[in-house]
Amino acid sequence: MPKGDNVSFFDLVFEVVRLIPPGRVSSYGAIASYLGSGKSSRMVGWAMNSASSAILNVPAHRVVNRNGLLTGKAHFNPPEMMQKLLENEGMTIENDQIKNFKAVFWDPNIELRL
DNA sequence: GAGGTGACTGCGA
DNA sequence: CTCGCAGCCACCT
Repeated sequence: MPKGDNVSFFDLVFEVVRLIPPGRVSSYGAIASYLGSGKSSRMVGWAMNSASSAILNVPAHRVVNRNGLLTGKAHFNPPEMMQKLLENEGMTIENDQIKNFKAVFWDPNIELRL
């Protein structure tokens, strides 16, 4: 039971991930950086792991590593679902890597910059 | 309470 | 170009 923490680091991650528009993807580092911890990219990964238990729907398949590689696909059920969802949004995946990744990359630091 | 792990990233050799 | 190491923080045993 958290003490006074209504929202956790995870909740912030979920919110950012939910803001990712269809046909776009983001990276762990970008989200971590947006939250103020560029080195805490691992926590974003853990947040995604917790996303499976999240009440709200979290499009974790839109979150990939810096290289556009589907590093977390193995954590999906089934794993191939991640690639399928991305392809369903009009993206091309080859060898677990997003083609033209730079074009579909969605950076919260840029899109959500105030 | 302490140690190990992990859906990552950046820099150095 | 590829390979290896260190930093980061929360969760699990």
